Amino acid sequence: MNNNSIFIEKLRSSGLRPTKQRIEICKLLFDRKKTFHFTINDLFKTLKKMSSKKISLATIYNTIHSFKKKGYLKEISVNKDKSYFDTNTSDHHHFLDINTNELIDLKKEHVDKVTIKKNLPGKKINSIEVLVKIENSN
Amino acid sequence: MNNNSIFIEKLRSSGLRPTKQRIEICKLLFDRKKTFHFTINDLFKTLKKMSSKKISLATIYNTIHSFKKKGYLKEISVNKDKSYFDTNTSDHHHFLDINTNELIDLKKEHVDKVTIKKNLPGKKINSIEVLVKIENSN
DNA sequence: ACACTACTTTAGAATCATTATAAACTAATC
DNA sequence: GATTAGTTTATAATGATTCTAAAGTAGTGT
Repeated sequence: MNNNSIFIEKLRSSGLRPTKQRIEICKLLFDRKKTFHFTINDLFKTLKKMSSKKISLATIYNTIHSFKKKGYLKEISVNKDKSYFDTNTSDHHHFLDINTNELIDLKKEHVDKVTIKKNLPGKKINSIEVLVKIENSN
Repeated sequence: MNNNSIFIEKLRSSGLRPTKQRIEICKLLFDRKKTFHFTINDLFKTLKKMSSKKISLATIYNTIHSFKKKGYLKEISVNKDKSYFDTNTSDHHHFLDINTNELIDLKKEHVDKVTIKKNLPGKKINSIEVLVKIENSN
């Protein structure tokens, strides 16, 4: 696999040592056409199935947090019992299906630009996140 | 205190027995001019100080969940380590100060109406929530 | 007022996700 | 190959929330 060298470079260039575990996780997260959402638990289970060698849960937490800090992942907290990570780090919003707890990307062009008509002294806007909760219509 | 009878009526009319504990919590949450945000832990500490008789943590959880189910409170999840409840149950949005973790109401008129140009088959919109993260501007 | 029943409160145990610990391991550098 | 700084790991610790089951209380009928 030659994709590995891309990930190795990516990791190294951001000051993270390209360990077996990190490369494995990179392949799982970033070696695909479409971005996606996952929970730590999802990732742990998938790695357990897919990978020959077991990656410990602590390592998964460590790695995901490093990746988030480096901007390779976004964290989306939709409710207290579910915290998702998103491999799509571009500016976008989400649907949350409250019947299934599924999180779905909402492209930027599907939401009118949100403008805030109030600002607080000494503060600036860091991000604007729209969460559209949806449910079965019948 | 005659306000109590208002809360007793409110509780009874929604099928909740007006117990000492629930009335106490009602007074703390709803007997004020302005709405506010709180965590379960905030509430527990305040009740411990204010109240003559201790209300157990389990009761606080039970009560807050009942109140939420009855629509007297809204839950706002801004990140995984903090879950706020809001006594303002009207349709509105929030600022989150990422330096202090403070949650601040954003009146509806301060945000342009958000319209979603996409809909998913078999699904309808339940709510649209805007979270504006702010940080120190210097 | 009394008894009955269903609901509520409570302390403490159980659970679950996440973080901390500290020993073993490994990549980078010389 | 030796050194060292960063990484992984199993396990323990933590902290928030939920569960449990026993004791308490409000509502209803008598």
